[in-house]
Amino acid sequence: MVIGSDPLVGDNSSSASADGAQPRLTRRSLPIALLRARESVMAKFRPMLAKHDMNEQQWRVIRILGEAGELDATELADRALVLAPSLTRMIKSLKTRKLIALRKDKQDGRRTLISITPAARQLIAEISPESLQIYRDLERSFGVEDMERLLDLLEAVVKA
Amino acid sequence: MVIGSDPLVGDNSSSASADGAQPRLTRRSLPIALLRARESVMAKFRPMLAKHDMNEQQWRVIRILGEAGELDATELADRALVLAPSLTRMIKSLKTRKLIALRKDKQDGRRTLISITPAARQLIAEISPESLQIYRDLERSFGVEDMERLLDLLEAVVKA
DNA sequence: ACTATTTGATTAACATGTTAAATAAAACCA
DNA sequence: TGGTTTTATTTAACATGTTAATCAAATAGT
Repeated sequence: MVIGSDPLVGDNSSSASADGAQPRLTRRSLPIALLRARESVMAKFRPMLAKHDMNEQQWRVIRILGEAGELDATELADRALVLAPSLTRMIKSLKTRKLIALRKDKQDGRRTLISITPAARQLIAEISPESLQIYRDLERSFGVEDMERLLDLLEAVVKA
Repeated sequence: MVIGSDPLVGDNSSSASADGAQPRLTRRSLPIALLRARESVMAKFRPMLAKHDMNEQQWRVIRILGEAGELDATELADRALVLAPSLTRMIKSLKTRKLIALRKDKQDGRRTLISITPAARQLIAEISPESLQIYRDLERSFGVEDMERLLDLLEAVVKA
């Protein structure tokens, strides 16, 4: 009998079976559900960002700096949810595009302090209204209450 | 007056201000909240997967094949939430590791049909109980009801 | 049958993700 | 003070993400 190409399970019930030894079905897997939701949401924003020659990571970095002002690299990486090596590479390209400015921390020579330029503020001013519009469309079709509930649960799962 | 390094906003209220032209504060931004939640959850699984020389994408591909049986590349990429070019590269490495087998679709010469090997089933049998344990710990600390609510909302936002 | 179009998969090029190692400056401490 | 440890950042190496281009096979339309 050939088992090599048979599915592990035959149905799609939402919980693991009694023996507990098979993988959680992907339909109700939290990591996959989070990824799918993220992809679905970002798909609505990406084309708009692309128009402005921005990817999502760059947009996160720029807007975090816009909100917080000057930050050191570690703090920025933390808040923008990018890894330090990624940020190092992004800094080079954003500096070339004159969207950020760098300076050394005089109190702590290890730290690089990063801030955005007026050009980046201009970019934020252009992107923000479009972003907000997309967000509001999403809120309208998803529901404001569900959006709030979802954000609360997402915040809670981070703390769990 | 220096404005180049001043924050765009001084507070962290959860909604955009009346003029509506500034970026949604990252705290209550759905894309960022989804990313943060995903990072937080995956951080619990990654070390376990690393023990088995698996990254999350490979684990998604293997378990999808384990559940569904043989799939063509497009269907697999779709279900495992990886892009086609990524899957192409992953296939090479997974084939080298003898975790998957490939064959041409005889009805449609364009399609590559992919299935997992017994070795991959063995791997799934090793990883699944550990994965389930981590998942149950998360459920315990997050709450089963909230988990269900969150999964429902994530499913809903994909459809929105 | 023949061409044009569509589709499945791969390749290319560049960006970020991920882990480990290297580097330099700061903090610690005997 | 001098040596060790910690911390901030960068580099390296390899994997995946992303978009566009390419290629081959199937389909559609004439």
